[in-house]
Amino acid sequence: MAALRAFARGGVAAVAVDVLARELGVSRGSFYWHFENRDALLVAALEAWERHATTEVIAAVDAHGDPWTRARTLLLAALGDEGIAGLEPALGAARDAHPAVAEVVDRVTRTRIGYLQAVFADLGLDPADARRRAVAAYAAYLGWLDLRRTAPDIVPEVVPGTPAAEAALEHLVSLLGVPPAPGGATGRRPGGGAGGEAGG
Amino acid sequence: MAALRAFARGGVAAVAVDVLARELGVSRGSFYWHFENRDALLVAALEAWERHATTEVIAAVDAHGDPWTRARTLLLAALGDEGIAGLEPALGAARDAHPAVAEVVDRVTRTRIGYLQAVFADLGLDPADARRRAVAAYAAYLGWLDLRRTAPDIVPEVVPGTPAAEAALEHLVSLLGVPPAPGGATGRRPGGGAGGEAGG
DNA sequence: GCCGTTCCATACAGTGCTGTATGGATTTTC
DNA sequence: GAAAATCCATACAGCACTGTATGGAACGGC
Repeated sequence: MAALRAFARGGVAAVAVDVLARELGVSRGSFYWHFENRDALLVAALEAWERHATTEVIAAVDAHGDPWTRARTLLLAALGDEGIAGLEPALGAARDAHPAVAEVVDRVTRTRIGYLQAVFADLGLDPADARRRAVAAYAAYLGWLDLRRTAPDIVPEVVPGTPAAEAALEHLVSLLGVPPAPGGATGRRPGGGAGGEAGG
Repeated sequence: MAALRAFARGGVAAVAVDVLARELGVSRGSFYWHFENRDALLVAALEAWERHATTEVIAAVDAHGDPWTRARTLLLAALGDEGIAGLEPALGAARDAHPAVAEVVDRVTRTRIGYLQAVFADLGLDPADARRRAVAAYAAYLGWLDLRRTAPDIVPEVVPGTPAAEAALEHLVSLLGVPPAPGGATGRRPGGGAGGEAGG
């Protein structure tokens, strides 16, 4: 959706009928046939993002039964596939710029953290600890997205399937500090795995 | 600076002469006497932020000789004193909206990560490890700021001086995974900091 | 007291965006 | 094949913001 690309560039203000129509090579008159007004476009774009970046991911991850596979799938989905570069930071930053943004961003945040917590709990963590780790992991994820745009030379993109992605994934999994799965369906896992525990 | 407050609300587009002048109860004619144009205001605001949020903090932290005290001072400064709520996420997200923003945000990011790396190196980490931890810590910091706005009920504000702040601080220090300082000028520190290493 | 500087306000033209009105083109339906 | 529905474009009024021009008030130097 072009509207989301515009959002990533300049926030709510950049989602302009005039600009979008010009960019897509159509007239504004045409736009107003498909959408009631500018706000309707914004809401539609936000809902499309919510579906793609939350609902669909959770559905895909939930397809796996084994909690370890779920965790790995989830982390991989978060690492790669940024979709539109800079969208998520832009959405988070624009939370107070428009009530529709606040609503969707809040819902997505809570949904994601809640799901993360559930996955961690499935890995054997008690609810409070799972919650703490879910919040910390999600905060790290958000900051990671931010940094990848600001300083791509310092934080290179992680392309799924590459050794770097595998290493990063294993690093993250090890940080969960949970004993490995009995079955061992997770492929290679790093050597000395000194569980990175350190108080609450 | 009112301009920065506006930036936190609506990004670059919200830093408007008309709006700011009305908010401050002065006329636009008056504004144009003090600033060449809108861009000049934006640049001045960005530079003010850079000074306050980077140069001054580093100068204050550098005043301490002991690396552990430096690390604690730095983390405390990052935890509390958000200044204008939501400014940093807004600035990061608006990186591509205006070249002046990109310039300042990039410089601030590199300065902070570089300084973090130096502090970690002073704590005894080798340069590569210090770099990795600096990037990870800064990413976590950015995500933390974001989450604190989006879900303050989940990520409560950490007020310096309170027990919660102390606990969070100790937690972070412990996460550094560095052997305690010889002098022990850091007060209480939690039990066994087993460093969670795992590949690059 | 007069002049110049400094600071602020009102008035105006220019621009870019929103939303509506209206007509034309294309496709569907009977 | 005509009527209707669907889709798109141009034209217009309205609004918000930028930047400039111009006038006026407060203040200090002489």
